[in-house]
Amino acid sequence: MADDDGTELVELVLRAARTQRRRWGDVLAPWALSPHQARALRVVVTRDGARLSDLAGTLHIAPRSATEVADALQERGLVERTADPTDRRAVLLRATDEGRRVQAEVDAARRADSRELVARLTAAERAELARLLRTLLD
Amino acid sequence: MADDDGTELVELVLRAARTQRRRWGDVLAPWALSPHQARALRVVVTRDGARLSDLAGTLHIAPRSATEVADALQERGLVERTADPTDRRAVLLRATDEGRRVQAEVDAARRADSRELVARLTAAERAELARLLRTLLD
DNA sequence: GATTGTGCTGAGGCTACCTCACCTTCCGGT
DNA sequence: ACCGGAAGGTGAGGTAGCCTCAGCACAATC
Repeated sequence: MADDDGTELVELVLRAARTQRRRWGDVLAPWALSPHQARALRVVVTRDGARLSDLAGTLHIAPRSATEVADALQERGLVERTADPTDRRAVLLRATDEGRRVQAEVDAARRADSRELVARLTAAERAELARLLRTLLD
Repeated sequence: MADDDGTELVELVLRAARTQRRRWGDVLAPWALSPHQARALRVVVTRDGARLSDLAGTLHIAPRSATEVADALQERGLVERTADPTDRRAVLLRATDEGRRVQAEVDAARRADSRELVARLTAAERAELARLLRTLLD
């Protein structure tokens, strides 16, 4: 198979990613979280007391959009807004116990799923795949 | 590097795909087409005289959504709706000359970009990467 | 202490999807 | 030959996840 232009390879990478995103969506289904919300929850749990603007920066979205994600997470009782003692304009997000619990569960499920997916490859193949992808990414 | 769970590898695939989607968006920018519209145009050009329902099926979207993409492409003068002589309910999409021209240009640009991207890998590495990704996809 | 900047949010808009309801047309069974 | 159900397309209206712009409260600076 003469793989002259990279079109097919690029296609494969995209398909692989699509498959994984679908899988991640499925993994998340039991908690009724969107991938996006899960990502935001993860940020809040790991960097407890993050500002909304931090969240926006980390997720690469506009500040206004961070407000919305926070609203959704707060509505589900996973995070809460608290005042920043050092700056009364700012709002700090902190995870509730429920939020931490859910995040831990989701993370475990995601790890299990990833492990299952890459189990089709040997350790050497995994290492090689990682190396090749890293080359592609600089 | 003990790559025990596949999390990191999965992350890499997603990042690689993200990079490519960004690149594709950039490639498309001169024609003011969304990736989605470009894909639809491609379908219409390659399968000339496709029905709206065919388009929906190929793009994996609801029939109603295919109507919208077709509207957008038609508005840009890239495709036109014609009657199906064998079924008066159906609408056939056919590319205009402009549509074919744009599709050819976009395709060329995409190929050039893909080629450039994968040029960092040797032919053997490209083949190996393709093999590993295919394994991941069944 | 007046100006300029920062953090958040209300209002309102866009895109790319969806479902539901509807109309027209087709087709298979009687 | 007709009639009921299925199929093709679209109007109406909804949702998620983004956006910008304006405005308010507060902070920082000079």
